[in-house]
Amino acid sequence: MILKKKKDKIPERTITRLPIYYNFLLEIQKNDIRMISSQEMARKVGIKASQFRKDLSYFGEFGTQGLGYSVEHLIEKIGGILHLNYRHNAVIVGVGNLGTALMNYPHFGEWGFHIVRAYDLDTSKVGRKIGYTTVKDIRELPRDIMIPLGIIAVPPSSAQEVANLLVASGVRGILNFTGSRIEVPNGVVVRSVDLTYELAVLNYYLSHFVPSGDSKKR
Amino acid sequence: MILKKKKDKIPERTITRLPIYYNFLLEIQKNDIRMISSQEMARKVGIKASQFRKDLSYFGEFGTQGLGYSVEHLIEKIGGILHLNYRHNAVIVGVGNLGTALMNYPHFGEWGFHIVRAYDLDTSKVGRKIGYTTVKDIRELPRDIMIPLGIIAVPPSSAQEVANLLVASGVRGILNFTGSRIEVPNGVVVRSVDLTYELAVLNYYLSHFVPSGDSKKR
DNA sequence: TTAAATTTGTTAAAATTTTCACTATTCGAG
DNA sequence: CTCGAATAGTGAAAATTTTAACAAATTTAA
Ligand SMILES: NC(=O)c1ccc[n+]([C@@H]2O[C@H](COP(=O)([O-])OP(=O)(O)OC[C@H]3O[C@@H](n4cnc5c(N)ncnc54)[C@H](O)[C@@H]3O)[C@@H](O)[C@H]2O)c1
Ligand SMILES: NC(=O)c1ccc[n+]([C@@H]2O[C@H](COP(=O)([O-])OP(=O)(O)OC[C@H]3O[C@@H](n4cnc5c(N)ncnc54)[C@H](O)[C@@H]3O)[C@@H](O)[C@H]2O)c1
Repeated sequence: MILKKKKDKIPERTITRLPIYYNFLLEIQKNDIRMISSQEMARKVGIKASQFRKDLSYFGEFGTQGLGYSVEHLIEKIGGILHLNYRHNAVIVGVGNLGTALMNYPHFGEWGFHIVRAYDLDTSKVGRKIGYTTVKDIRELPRDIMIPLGIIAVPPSSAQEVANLLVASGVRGILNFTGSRIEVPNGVVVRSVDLTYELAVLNYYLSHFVPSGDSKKR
Repeated sequence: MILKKKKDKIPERTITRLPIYYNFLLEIQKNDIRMISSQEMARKVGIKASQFRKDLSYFGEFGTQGLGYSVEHLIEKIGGILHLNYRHNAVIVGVGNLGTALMNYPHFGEWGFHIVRAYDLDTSKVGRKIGYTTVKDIRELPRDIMIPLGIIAVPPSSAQEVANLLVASGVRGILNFTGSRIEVPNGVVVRSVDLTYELAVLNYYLSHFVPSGDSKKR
């Protein structure tokens, strides 16, 4: 072998599929399934087998020809790629409907994520214990430090302001639920989720329904 | 002109950007901005101007050369494309952390979405009024009918079972929060959102941070 | 009225992502 | 040990999506 393939750019879509694979593998592992082929994997998660293999190929060779993939081994490898074998602390800002739901969700820890701080502007919420953490006043955020992940669950009008605070306090990755775009300095990663948008997209496909062909699944 | 462009296939990514445009337009309309150019639009939502124009071009011509787009007109047009000018009723199944957050969210109505039913297995939750609706027993779902949108917010292990129920009751589009893939008959549209996956993807980019180049925004 | 400045809609090129098709490897049966 | 079946990894083709570039339209300034 001449040279191991160097880190070519990996498609973003590949990255977004990794958690899907990971989750599915965890699930079948619970059912004591030890091996799985790309064929079966693909069928179960609703993609093409070649896509699954191609996705993995960006990171190395994890299977055995003729046999398939060891579920345990693959979980370890994909987990490693996603760095799920480390603990990742997160701050949440905005302990409203959504923020509370996130704080109460008990399964983030299984993926290595831990909400260790929560802040709100509303003093009536300060001091409340939700999930594992007690809500603090937003004004204390600048003093607290060095948590890599931030979750923004405040009203859209405060999104940018909160993002600035988080970045200033050292947050390096932000999950933004507000639907508003936030500007961040170079080097800070933002991902946005908006549940209203998802409904709207769903609704589009519903309204423009074409009876023939496959429906979108997952 | 020989023939008006017929309904070519529209990129899915285009559809997912439409709600972003729509939301931003609503926002600037509140600030009494009447016109906007693709340049400015693009800068504000973090895309290229040519992409914005291309996206719109799939649906018609909505701007005025030399001037830009009328905010009001564009809102109406994009709203029309997404069918937001109609009322869309939705059912939610699983009134836990997330389901409750969704039911309490007061702004879905502004986009034409209305959660008109909510079901849970847990009888201690049945009868509770959350947001505008009262939680009903899941066993009543088969009797209730003809709501086009369904939201699944039950544990992953029940996802498929609930999907089957929803489809049987006439639901045509499903927003699935469980992270489990669900199989649906042809003609039913599914969109999935998993907050854990989003964190995992964010975390990937954080861990594989490349200091040079743009960061991902929005 | 004319010229300069904007800005759209669109065509074509570039970039990205998915799918195909084939080779090589491995297992297990005979 | 040899053969056949199953299946991974991969290079190339195909499909999709983004970006660039420019002609046509419109406004504004002179
Ligand atoms: N809940 C949903 O189903 C849903 C759906 C779509 C979008 N969203 C979006 O998600 C975000 C959160 O939604 P929600 O329903 O939890 O809202 P919410 O109003 O229930 O909660 C917002 C919380 O943020 C706090 N807050 C406001 N400004 C703050 C600031 N500057 N610093 C710290 N805390 C501040 C408020 O006190 C409140 O507790 C919003 O942007 C909303 O538009 C929510
Ligand atoms: N809350 C979060 O932050 C979060 C994060 C990631 C993923 N999720 C996923 O979203 C989904 C909902 O999460 P949650 O935190 O609201 O869960 P939850 O446990 O708080 O609520 C689930 C609700 O569904 C009900 N239920 C269970 N089986 C049912 C059935 N067959 N029919 C009707 N109702 C049934 C339960 O009684 C409960 O009220 C889960 O699949 C979860 O994995 C949630």
